[in-house]
Amino acid sequence: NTNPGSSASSSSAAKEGSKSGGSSSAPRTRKKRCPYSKFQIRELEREFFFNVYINKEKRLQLSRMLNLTDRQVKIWFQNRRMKEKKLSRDRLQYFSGNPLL
Amino acid sequence: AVMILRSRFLDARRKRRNFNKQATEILNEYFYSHLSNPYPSEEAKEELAKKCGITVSQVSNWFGNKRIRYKKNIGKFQEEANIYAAKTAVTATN
DNA sequence: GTCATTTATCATGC
DNA sequence: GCATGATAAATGAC
Repeated sequence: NTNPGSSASSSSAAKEGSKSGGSSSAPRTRKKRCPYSKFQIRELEREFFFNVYINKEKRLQLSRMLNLTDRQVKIWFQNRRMKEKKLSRDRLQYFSGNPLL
Repeated sequence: AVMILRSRFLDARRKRRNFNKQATEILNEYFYSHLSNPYPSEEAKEELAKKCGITVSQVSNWFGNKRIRYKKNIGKFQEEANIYAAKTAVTATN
């Protein structure tokens, strides 16, 4: 992997969009999935513990600290909420039909 | 006791176990008979899950993996595709 | 915002 | 050693 988080100066990836010049119809390559580091996950989880929904202010702060874009942080929280919901469903199904409890 | 069960559940989450042959048969049969649009509806997923003895999430995982791995290397699945194509053809004649 | 999905990665089975 | 199921980033429909 090699972290996205190491060098701060790095030309952080993509400002995706903007195809200024009309011409080339490059479908805009999908950003390659890059797993986040342990440190990044810890900080994201820490904030998620306090607020399942993050506000714009903390989002910008967190994105700077972790060298992620605010879009990445926003999407991480979205995915994390979906994960939490799935965990709840699985737990319910797992413990239902269990003589214990 | 609750904690033990909880931790065991969390740990077992990613412990992979292959599906039995019959379940794989059912899933493949659906996949290759809907090859032009291999996206089962929520109701179809529930029915497949019941018939296979797995969860709806597992059905979704299976189709997600199957779609991309099929697309990524159609040649590798050609033989398998022919098998299930013949199978569905037989059932159609009955 | 949710949510199904695509894609790559992870972890295990064999 | 890959096949296979589950999970983690990233996209898009709505």
